[in-house]
Amino acid sequence: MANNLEKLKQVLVKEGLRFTCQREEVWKEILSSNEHRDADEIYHSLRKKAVSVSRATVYRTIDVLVKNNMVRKLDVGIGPNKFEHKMGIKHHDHIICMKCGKIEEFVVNQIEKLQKKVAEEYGFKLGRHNLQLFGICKDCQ
Amino acid sequence: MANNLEKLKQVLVKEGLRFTCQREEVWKEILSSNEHRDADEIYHSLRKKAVSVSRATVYRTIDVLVKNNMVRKLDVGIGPNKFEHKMGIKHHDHIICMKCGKIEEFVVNQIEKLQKKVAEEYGFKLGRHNLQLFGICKDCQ
DNA sequence: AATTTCTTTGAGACTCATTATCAATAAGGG
DNA sequence: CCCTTATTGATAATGAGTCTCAAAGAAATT
Ligand SMILES: [Mn+2]
Ligand SMILES: [Mn+2]
Ligand SMILES: [Zn+2]
Ligand SMILES: [Zn+2]
Repeated sequence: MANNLEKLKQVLVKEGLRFTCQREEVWKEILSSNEHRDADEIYHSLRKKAVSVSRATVYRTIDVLVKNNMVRKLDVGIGPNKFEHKMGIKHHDHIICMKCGKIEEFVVNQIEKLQKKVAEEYGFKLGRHNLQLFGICKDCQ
Repeated sequence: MANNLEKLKQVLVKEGLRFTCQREEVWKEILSSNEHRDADEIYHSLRKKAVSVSRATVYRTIDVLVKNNMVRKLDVGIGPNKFEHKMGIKHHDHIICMKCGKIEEFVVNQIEKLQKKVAEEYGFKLGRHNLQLFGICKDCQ
C-alpha cells in the first residue's frame, strides 16, 4: 500500500531523518507478513532478496518504527524480541505454546479495562503493557 | 524459617540433587528479602557476607528453585530477569515505572479468571502468564 | 559544479546476561 | 575411610542487541 510508504515518509520528516532505500525496504519487509518475526529473520529475508542492508540498520529502523507506533515489539519471554506491524491491526495480546512456539492472538476488552483501572489506582500514567499466556497448545498436548 | 530449609531439602531429594551449603545459602538469601532482585544482586549480597559461591551456582540454584515453584522469575522487559521467592506469597502481577524502575504488585482476580477463559477457548493447557503494566509512577510524572 | 556540512550506512568491536566446559573439590552411601 | 558421583568455580562461549567510526550519500552553500 502506497499509503504505508507515505506514512514512513511523514514519520521520517517528523523525526528529521532521511528517506533512504534501506529504511524503505525494512518497512516493506515488515509490512509483507503478519507473522511475529525477530530482527534476524527480517534481516535474512531481505538479504535473500538481495536487498543491501545490514543487521545494524534493521535494528535502527525498527527502533524508529516502534517509537512511531507503526510496529510493535513483542517480548515473548524466550529468545529474541519479535516484531509485528500495526497497520490496520487492532491491539491484541498473545497466547504462546511452550512446546512448539505457536503464537495465537486474542483480545479481551474486559482485561484491557481492568488494566487501566489498576494503573489509575496506583497513580501510574499507563504506557504499554505486556500480557502473554504460556501454555501447551492442543496439537502439543 | 526452618520450614523453608526443609522444603529445599525435600526438593533436592526429589530431584536427585545433593544438599550443599551453596544451595542453602542461595535459598536463604532469596528468602531474606521481598524485593525483586536479579541474579547478580543476589550473588553480590552473598559475597558481601563472605559466602563462597559463584555466579554460575547462583544461576543454577535459582533454576532449581524456579522449576520447583519456590521462586518466580520475572521478566521486567529491560535488563536482567528479577526473582522473588514465593513462600507465603500469593500470586500477583506487576506495574513498573519506566522512569525509576519502581515495581508495584497488584492482584485482579477478574483478570486471572479471564485469562483462564482465553486459554480454554484456544484449547491451551495454561501454564504461567506474564502480565506487566508499564507506565510512569506518580513520583516521576 | 565544486565544496562544505550533515546524515546514514555497514563491518565489526563491544556489552550484558546467561549458559557451557571441565578440572578440582565435596557429598554421601557402603 | 573409600569410592563413586555430583557439584563447584574459573573461565570461555554464546546470543541478542548496541556502539563506533570511517566511508559513502544527500543536501545546502559557494
Ligand atoms: Mn500479534
Ligand atoms: Mn512481585
Ligand atoms: Zn504447540
Ligand atoms: Zn517512577
